[in-house]
Amino acid sequence: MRYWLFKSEPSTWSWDQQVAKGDTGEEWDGVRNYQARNFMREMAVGDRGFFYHSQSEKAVVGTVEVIAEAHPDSTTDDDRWECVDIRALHAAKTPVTLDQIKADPRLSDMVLVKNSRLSVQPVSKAEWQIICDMAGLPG
DNA sequence: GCCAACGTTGGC
DNA sequence: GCCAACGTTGGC
Repeated sequence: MRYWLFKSEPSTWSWDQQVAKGDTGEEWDGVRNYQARNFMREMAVGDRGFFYHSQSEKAVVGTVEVIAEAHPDSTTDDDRWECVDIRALHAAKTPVTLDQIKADPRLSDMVLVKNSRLSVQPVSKAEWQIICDMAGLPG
């Protein structure tokens, strides 16, 4: 199983909206970046990811599970763009902020720190465990 | 609201 | 195929 991070502006698509979709989940659509798309193509059903709020909140707020592999993005006719489907798993007891992540030397290599603009990114297993511990999330 | 960083586009 | 211009993102 691999680990990822999905970034969204809460004003566009929030954790609460994702939770409201329940086990049906929702497309992670709207990605128009090749790197992010390529990571989605690597995803397998059952992979886990963090749900991160950018902009005002800047924090990991929960975990999600990939429930469908990459398929064409229904929000565009451009066949270059694909997306996976994800469903909410667990809400963080304590959201882990970008400040906390930056303050932890064990997390200094995270893509979130190094390339803040990438909206879909891989997370190492070690990083996953550290942030789950900080958030009060089941690993 | 600003600006730096970065990705994409299009002209050559 | 290069590179300048432009648009977008996201942290501050």
